[in-house]
Amino acid sequence: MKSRSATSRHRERSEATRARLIRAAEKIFARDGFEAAKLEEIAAEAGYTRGAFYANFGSKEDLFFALLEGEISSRISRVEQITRNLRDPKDKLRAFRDFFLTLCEDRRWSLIALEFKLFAVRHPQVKARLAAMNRRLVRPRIGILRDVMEGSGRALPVSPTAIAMSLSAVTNALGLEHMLDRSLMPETALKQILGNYFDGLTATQLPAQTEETVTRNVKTKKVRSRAKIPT
Amino acid sequence: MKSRSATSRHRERSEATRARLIRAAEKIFARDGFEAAKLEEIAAEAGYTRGAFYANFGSKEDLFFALLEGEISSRISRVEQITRNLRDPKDKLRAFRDFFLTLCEDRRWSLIALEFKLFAVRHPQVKARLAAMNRRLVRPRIGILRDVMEGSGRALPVSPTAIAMSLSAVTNALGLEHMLDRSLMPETALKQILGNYFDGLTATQLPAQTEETVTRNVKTKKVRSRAKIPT
Amino acid sequence: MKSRSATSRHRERSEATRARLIRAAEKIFARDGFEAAKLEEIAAEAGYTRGAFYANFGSKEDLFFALLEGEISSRISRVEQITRNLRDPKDKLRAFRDFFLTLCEDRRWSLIALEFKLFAVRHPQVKARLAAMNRRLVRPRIGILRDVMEGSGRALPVSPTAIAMSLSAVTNALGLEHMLDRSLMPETALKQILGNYFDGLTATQLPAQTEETVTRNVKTKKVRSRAKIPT
Amino acid sequence: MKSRSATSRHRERSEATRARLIRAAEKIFARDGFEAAKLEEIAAEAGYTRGAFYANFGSKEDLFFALLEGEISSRISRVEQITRNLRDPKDKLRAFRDFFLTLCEDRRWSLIALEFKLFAVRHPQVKARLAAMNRRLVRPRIGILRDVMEGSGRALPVSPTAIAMSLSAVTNALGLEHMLDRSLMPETALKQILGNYFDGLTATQLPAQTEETVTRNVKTKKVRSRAKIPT
DNA sequence: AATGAATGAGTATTCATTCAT
DNA sequence: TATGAATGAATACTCATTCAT
Repeated sequence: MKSRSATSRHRERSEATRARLIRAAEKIFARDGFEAAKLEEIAAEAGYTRGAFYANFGSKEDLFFALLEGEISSRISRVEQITRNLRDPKDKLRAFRDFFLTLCEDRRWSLIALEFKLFAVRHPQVKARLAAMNRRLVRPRIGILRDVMEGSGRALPVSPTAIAMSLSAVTNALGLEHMLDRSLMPETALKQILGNYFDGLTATQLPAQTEETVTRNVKTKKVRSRAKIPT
Repeated sequence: MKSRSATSRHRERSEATRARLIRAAEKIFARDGFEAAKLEEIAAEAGYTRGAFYANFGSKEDLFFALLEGEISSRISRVEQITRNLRDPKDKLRAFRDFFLTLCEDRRWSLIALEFKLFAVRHPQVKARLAAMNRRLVRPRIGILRDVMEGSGRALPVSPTAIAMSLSAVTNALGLEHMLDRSLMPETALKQILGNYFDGLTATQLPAQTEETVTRNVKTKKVRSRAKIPT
Repeated sequence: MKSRSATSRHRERSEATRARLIRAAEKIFARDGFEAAKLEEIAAEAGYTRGAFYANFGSKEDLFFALLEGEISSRISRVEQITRNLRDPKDKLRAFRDFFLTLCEDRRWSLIALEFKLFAVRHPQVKARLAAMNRRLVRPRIGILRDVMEGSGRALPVSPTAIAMSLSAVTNALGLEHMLDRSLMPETALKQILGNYFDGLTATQLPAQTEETVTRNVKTKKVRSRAKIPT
Repeated sequence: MKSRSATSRHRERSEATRARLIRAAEKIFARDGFEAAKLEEIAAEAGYTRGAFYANFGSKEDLFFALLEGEISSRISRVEQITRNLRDPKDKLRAFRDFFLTLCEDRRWSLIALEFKLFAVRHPQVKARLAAMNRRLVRPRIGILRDVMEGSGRALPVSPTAIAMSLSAVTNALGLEHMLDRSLMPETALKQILGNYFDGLTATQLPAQTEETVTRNVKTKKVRSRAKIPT
């Protein structure tokens, strides 16, 4: 009779709990790192006990994924939303640039993203899942870059995919430096560099080096090169 | 009874053990991460047991620092060595560029550096020590950049310090992406991007955005900005 | 509003649920053992969730007792039913023998009985309840044995009570061996041994050893004897 | 120099610790059962902490096996030792009977054996290992039975293997009954029954039932037979 | 200097049980 | 009556670290 409503109320409650746990995880993972984060603390931060956690997630790793997937989805849709109503590729690019320079303020996310990536490099299964997520994340960004380039008749120095990936990567890396030493990497420098980086990639004033050139240069002075780590 | 040579042989032996442990640590830390790395495995990799480790290092953290300090010192001296005999700042810059593009092949180091930095963000004491190390690391690089810029009469878009820091940071970040997904970030793209990045910063063809511009742009479209994580 | 029939329907429903849960418990307890059996799995096996369980039973132990009591009652009444219409004690004995050799095929029950007994040895309260159940179980069997013996003028080698108890005990023990290694204890051997055991006890061709004899024999060669376990 | 002595002292110490842990395990497993036994309590009982346990055993199951293997080996060698110097098969049988009636006093062992067997039925891997152990245990006993029978020209009612297995099984089962209710199964009854059982099997006065007979009897009155539990 | 036995704090995970619905 | 979200006690196992040798 009221079974459906009871069920849906159950579900709602569950959703809310899940969401709170994810939000708590975001904070604790950023603060302590994945390995050092304690489930109990996450649960407590969310206002629950351990049990509630395990009613909603299978493991710490599971929670980590849920956190990532939520954030990535949110970022994808935010990019789409921001650029949807713009016709001119240049406007899209500018909008994306602005968005990007805002995102980079999210130190917490930089930490979590790096944390997760380091975790992923070491766990093949996780790596595969992350790869899939990254492809999703990167797609709309590639779209923007392609449109702009087509319009301009110029070529990007490297594949749009790599560029799109590098944007997040560089953001996170610089964010980390800033957190480590604000005098070596002040907020303003961070933004300048990021902005420059963005513009450098998309304006492409630089004649792209051919791969050959790169290789030759590199070989000029040989430095001990380590064995690749097992990935 | 114990001659000086016996003592020095002791010391040598110790040094050798230390070195082997550090080399083992490099491998294991890169493979498993700091938290997940087990002392016993490191010792075993070096051909010893736990005891040897504690005879040479005070703690896991201690070993991590020793590893870092060794590597950083080595990098500093390698840069100095390479550029020492060059008079023309442009030559210095080129030599440094080559060196830098070789260094970036060291995936293992990228992992360790990121690992350590993430660890440092979360441990104030460690952060302070790392900051000191970074200042040392950065100094000769700043020197090169300064010389080049002075000679050219142009200005770097941002402080040489931040630029020098960002070089390692970006290298590590892109290296990580490459390890995560070689199809999204192939080796050649990585080098192209790094090369471009290097040239972009030092050639400075781009009129540096003023901070004002940056800020204005950013504020244009307001996106949810998270609270700074507690660092 | 609620008619008596509504109420009784409620009760029926309850009874049905209880019965299903007990049947499920029988399966799961046999499969996993008491400690390892999960209430959730039992409930699921019965087609319910945890809540249904707690609406019908107070605890896991409670369910275990209900299962036992049901089975024991059933066995008691089955023995009574089978022997009720037989006048001649020899017929009764034969009927009981047949029944017994059929019962011994119930591996599941052997497991549950042993499981419960091991649980009971360690829990005084449970032990007491089990003792009471065993007395009930054993009574009709003793009756049969007494009748036969009286008619034959012979004496059982030991008390009928102990014999009756031993029948189940040996059955369960051999059943367990069979489950563990069918080549060491094949089905046929099991039945042979049980049949022999039954006949040996009731035919009593063997002159019963006096307790004295037993003791003397035992003492002949002293073997390390352990302290009695705390029961 | 003294490395060998250091090593051997290490080993001795280890052996002692292992032995103490096993002895403690015997007590705690008997008292609480395998599942309910706490590692910490076992370690404490042995005078150590958790860590010492894990330095010597891989898991609780591992310890359980070590305990069993030790005891079984000990029993095998004790049987061999007792019967070694006896020529006449009848003497051997008598010696074995005495030994067997002494062994049956070890309530602790009955509990542990049953506990382990129940565990084994449910864990295929364990079952296989136990089967191997049982074959070892049973071999010398079979030898004795064979010798006696050959000498007497009579045949055992069932395979010597099954008989040998059943001896332990029945012992443990009756021991359990005794622990559960000493008034239903007093010590004296236990020994009488066991003695009778032993004699009944080996004296073989009973004409062995053929398998056919068994089957026919059983089928006479059909009683609900449960599905075999999944083993 | 190096071994390896032992420590013991720390934690993810399980699951019987409760309770609001 | 039955659901299922949440509790929280309980515990096996890990691993950095200590210390006697």
